[in-house]
Order: sequence, then C-alpha cells, then structure tokens
Amino acid sequence: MDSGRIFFDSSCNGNLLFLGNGDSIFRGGSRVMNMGESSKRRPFLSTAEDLYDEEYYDEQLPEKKRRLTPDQVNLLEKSFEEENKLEPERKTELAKKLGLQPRQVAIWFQNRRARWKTKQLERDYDQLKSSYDSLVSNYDSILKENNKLKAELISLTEKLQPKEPTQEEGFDMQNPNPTPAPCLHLIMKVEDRLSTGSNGSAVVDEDGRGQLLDSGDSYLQYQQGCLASVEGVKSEEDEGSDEGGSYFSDVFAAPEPQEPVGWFMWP
DNA sequence: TTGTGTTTTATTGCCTCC
DNA sequence: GGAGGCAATAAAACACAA
Repeated sequence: MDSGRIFFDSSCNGNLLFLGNGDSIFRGGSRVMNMGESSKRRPFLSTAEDLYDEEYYDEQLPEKKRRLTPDQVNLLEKSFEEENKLEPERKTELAKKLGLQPRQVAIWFQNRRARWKTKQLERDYDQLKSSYDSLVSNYDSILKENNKLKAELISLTEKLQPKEPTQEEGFDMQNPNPTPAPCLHLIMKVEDRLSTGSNGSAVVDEDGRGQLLDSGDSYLQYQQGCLASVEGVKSEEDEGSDEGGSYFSDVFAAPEPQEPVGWFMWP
C-alpha cells in the first residue's frame, strides 16, 4: 500500500487530504500546505454548529485527525447497541446523518468492536477470578476441617494406645511379637489416608520391611469386620450433607472379601 | 509548563468469505 | 479478486500530576 496517509477533508464534502512521504498535504492532488503550516487546530469538541460552519473550516484548513462530537458519538453508540455489525445500507445512512464519510463510520464501528472485546475480556477475567477465589476459600475450609479431624483422630488414637506389658503381666512365650490390635491398625491406615501430602496414598508396612502393601485404594480389603469400631470418623453422608463428595466414602466402601496376602494377616 | 499515560481516530497487512 | 473483518500499530488529542 501507499506509504502516504490520507485524511478526509474537514468540511466533510468528500475531498481527500493526502499526506505524502514529504509530509506535504495535498487536496485533490495539488499541494496545499506542509505539516508545519497546519498547526492551527480547532479546540477539542467544538459545537456541532462549528463543525458544519464552512467559514470555520476555511480558516482552520486542513486538519489532521479529528475527534467526533458528542452528538455524533451518541448516535454511533446507539446504533452500535442495536447491532454491532454494519451493513452497507446502514453505513451510508449513518454517514449521511452524521455528516461523515462511510469509511469513517466503518472505522468507528471497527474500533468500537475492538474496545467492546477488550472490555468483555476484562469482565470474563473478573468473573473467572472471583470463581477461582471462591474455590480457593472453599478448599481452605475443607483443609481446616481435614486438619481438625486429623487432630481428633490422633487424640482418639492416643486414648486407644495399648498399655506397655508390665513385669507382672509377664512375657508370652507363645506369642513373642504380638500384632497390634486390628482397630488400632485401621486407625493408622485411615490417618495415612487423611494425610494431605502427595505421599499419603502409598501404604508401606510400618515395621520397616519397606514392602509396598497398597497404592492407595484397596488397603481396607485386609480389614473386614472392623469398620464399625472406628469412632470419630464420619462421612458427610452420615451427617446428611449433600455438598460435595464424602471424604471417607471410599475408605468405608467395604470391598468383596479377598484372600489375605502373605504375612499381613488379621487374627 | 512539561512529561507521561490514556483514549480515540486511522492505517496497514493479513485472513476469510462469496 | 474484491469486500469486509480483525489484530497490531501509529499518531493526534486529551487528561493529569509534578
């Protein structure tokens, strides 16, 4: 395209002003004046009367870029609200009404659509952000509830801790390494389950052999018959809550009985 | 008054559709 | 291939603080 710039004649009579590479201003092909000579500017937002007063423009010729009057903008805005696309008929009609070139009307609509899009993006962003903030706050309260339950669980665990065998009770020759009480074992597992860390899902036997028992979803298969004895751990469903899923529903979903595996056997 | 940031008008180049 | 739309950009006009 041409590197020069074209401007519409201020008087809106359809003549073009052409700024060539040398910054000279041409009107209808002949040089009128250069940029230095064009420094006379009308004040911003002249009255509509001024805008269409030929004498005014005879004195003020030529203009570079000119803002539309509030009246022109109002009419354009109204038209934009009705329909943000511009059919050729409406364009020429509007241009006539406003005393502008159809091209100027088209450009105004184009820029207006761009502004609308930017605003729309901002609105969408705000909406997403508030939605995100609400999710974060929800998550925080769930986390607090989780911690509360964990603390409760720990305190109950301590209460259930088996006493150290005393001298009086003696040493059981038949069973030198007694397994922990089944329910205590379960509590330890559930506690693992409640852990918020990413490592909380893999269960390893706690006597140091490092054998992986479970990847996180099926460890209760070893503990049939003991679920009811865990106190203080309730699913939300038990409380009649219908919001979200249950924290423990998967934990308490009793699986089909399966063959116990190897050394990990309940008495 | 002047420097700086924002808004508005307009151009340019590319893309899509008919 | 021309018309029209859009994104990116330029530049004038304007607002405002220092």
